[in-house]
Order: sequence, then structure tokens, then C-alpha cells
Amino acid sequence: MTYHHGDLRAALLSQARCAVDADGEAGLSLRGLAAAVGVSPNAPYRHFPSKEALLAALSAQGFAELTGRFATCSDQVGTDRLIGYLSAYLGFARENPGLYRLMFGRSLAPLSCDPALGEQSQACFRSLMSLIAAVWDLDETDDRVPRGAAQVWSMCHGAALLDIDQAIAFLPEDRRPTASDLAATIVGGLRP
Amino acid sequence: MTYHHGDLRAALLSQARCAVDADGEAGLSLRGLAAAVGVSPNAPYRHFPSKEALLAALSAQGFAELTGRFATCSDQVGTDRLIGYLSAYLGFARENPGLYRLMFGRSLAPLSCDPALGEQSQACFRSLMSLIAAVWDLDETDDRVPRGAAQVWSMCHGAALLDIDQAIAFLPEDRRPTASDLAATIVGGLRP
DNA sequence: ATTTAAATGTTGACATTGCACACATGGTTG
DNA sequence: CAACCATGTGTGCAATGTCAACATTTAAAT
Repeated sequence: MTYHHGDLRAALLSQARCAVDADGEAGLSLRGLAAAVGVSPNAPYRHFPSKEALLAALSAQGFAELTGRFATCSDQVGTDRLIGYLSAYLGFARENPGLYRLMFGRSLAPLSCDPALGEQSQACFRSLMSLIAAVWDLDETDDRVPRGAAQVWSMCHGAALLDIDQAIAFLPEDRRPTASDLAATIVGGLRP
Repeated sequence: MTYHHGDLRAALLSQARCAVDADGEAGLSLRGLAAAVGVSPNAPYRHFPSKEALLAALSAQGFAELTGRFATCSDQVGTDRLIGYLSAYLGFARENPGLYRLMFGRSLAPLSCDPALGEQSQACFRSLMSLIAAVWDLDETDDRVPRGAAQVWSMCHGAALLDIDQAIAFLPEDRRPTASDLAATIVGGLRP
């Protein structure tokens, strides 16, 4: 191995992503990351000004990936598209619980750490808004679009956490809301 | 001040609650708590086996309070009751952002720390289920009740985070979902 | 090509933290 | 009064984030 790692920044992010999904955000130390990648404890500071900044970069990566998943459903139309987005969202959360938690589990702090994070999360929300605009056939600038998107995001986020968290594990898995359940509620309300 | 504090346990919890709403969960150290209350750094260990356990107890307290807020709306009926619950939920989150984040921001770990936490969070969910059962006029044991409650909780949780987090601060405050908005969606779906 | 500057990685050190141990204190009970 | 035990104190240790000084490699400039 050379003195220079090659692409330490990417290696750290990759390792962090594994670790965060395995041990959760709590069991993630900068020193441990460095050791796992095979560099000295302080090497990460050449690529991230702080641990927060690394976590912020990881979050941004997560938002970008989620936005990408949305994009794959963009060719569908009507309710199918809605269900596609919901499935993509729930699927992402289920497959990357630690990362998902990281993305939404902290407040503004990381935003000021990494402007890219703000950019990516906004892009993600914009993608949601374009979904709403398309489903309702509204102009993107219509005031009702962001309002609707916020509610859809609310439902997604809550359902994703229900799925990830053991906080409500007493609710059997087959009773947790599915993408179709959410879509039905959005379209026609919640009914018995 | 006497050698014995009197009710150190309660004092610690109270102080922790202030600190968590002020500085967030990150800026909360056992040692700092002890200092703020005026005892030695290790005194808390006589009342909580670990930091996690203290946080778990605080969470449990939060769930109990939230359940209490639900109870004050129990005399209302129909949609009014639904709106009451939603307002209570959003109000609690807005008034105690740090605590709310603590309650929902961690996975199962605290549950195993403090059985009371599991008990309280379950009681909270049961309260939500009884709301659903009443609004829909269903038997409490009906399978559709927990499913509906899970969806309502999803919406509440997402909306609460939208309100608390600056992660989507770019959404103007007056466009964020209100309790009435959520109620309308639940009753009749999300419409433009 | 040689020199020089910038980028990257290493080492040592320090403050903070959660936590474990042994010990001190003081109210309670026989 | 004496013994006990819950409660609080002190010391100490390992892990962690971060800073400062130094080493090495690569790239740029002359």
C-alpha cells in the first residue's frame, strides 16, 4: 500500500455507510473508520473538517440516491407513479435503515456543515413536488403543490420509521402500512 | 445543601429535559447534568445504571405526557376528536422538540434499558387506537384499528418533524401541514 | 530537470466523556 | 448506641474528537 491511499474520501464514506447500517449512528467513530480503512486516526481530517461534516456528506449521498430512485418511476403515470414513489421511499428506508435514520435523525446542524446536503435534500423534495404536480395535473408553481408534497412526505416518513424502528415492534409486520395503503389513503382518505 | 440531595433522580430528569430541548441530544453529558444539579460526576449512577437508561426514562416520561394530552381530548367526538388528537400531537412536538426527537430518534436500544419505556409507548399507541376505533365506530379488537392507527401516527410523526426540523425549512411555515390539513386528508384523502 | 509548493498521511498530545472501582456519609432500624 | 444500607464522593481508565507539528508524496513552476 502506498503512502497515499488513492481515494480516502470515498473509502471513508463507503465504510461509514456500512458501519452506520450495521451498528447505527451511535457505534460509529471517526477513529474506527480510519482504522477500518487502514489509515491513521487523523487522516480523515484531510478530507472532512469534522465528524459532523463526514456525516453530512453521507447524508447528502443518501438524498441523492433517494432522488435517483424517484427518477426511475418518473415514466409511470397517475396512481401507478404515486405508488412507485412510495415504494421507492419505503424500500430505500428498509434497505438502508442506518443511513435513513442519519438523514432524518438530526436537525439543522449538518446543513451548515455541508451546503451540498441542503442542495440534495431540496432536490429530493422538488422531485416529490413534481410527482404531486403531475398526479394532480397542476402547475409546478401552484401553492397547493408544496403543501401536498409535505403531507405525502409526512406519511412516507412516518411509515418508513414504523417499518425500521422497533419502537413499535409490537405491531405485527403484516399490519404495518404498505405503499399501496398509503396511496389509497392519499387518493381517497383513510377508511375502515 | 445537605449531603443527600433529596430527590436527585427527579432533578436529573428535569435538568435533562431542559438540556435536551436547549442543546439537543448531542450536547447532553451525564457529567454536565450532574454539575448543573450540583452533585459529583458519578452520583447519577446511583439512580440510573447508564446514560442510556436515563434517556430511556426521560423518553418514557415524554410518552406519558403525550398520552395525557390525548386524554384531554377524549370527551370530544367525531372529527373534532380527531383534530384534537392531531393538535395535541403537533403541539407536544413543537413545544418539546428535543424531547420529541429523543423519543423517536433512537431504535430499540433504550427499550431493553427500561421496560417502562416500552409500556408507555405502547400505552400511547393504544390511546391512538381507541381514537380510531371511536371515530370509525369499530370494535377495539378489529384488525383495521391498528392499521389505521399506524397510518395516522405516520402522518403525525412526519408532520411533526417537518415542523421541528430545519431540514425542510425552505418550506415556508404557512405551507406546512396543520392539524386540520391532516384531518381532512384522513377523512377524505389528499386533494388539490 | 530541479526546485518548490500543495496535498495528503502520521505522530503526539489534550480535553471530554461514560463508566468502574473503592471509600465517605448519614438517615434508619435493631 | 450500633449496624446497615442507600446515597454521594474521588480516583482512575479507555475511548473519542480534535489540534498542532512533522513527514512524504505528487504536481506545478521555473
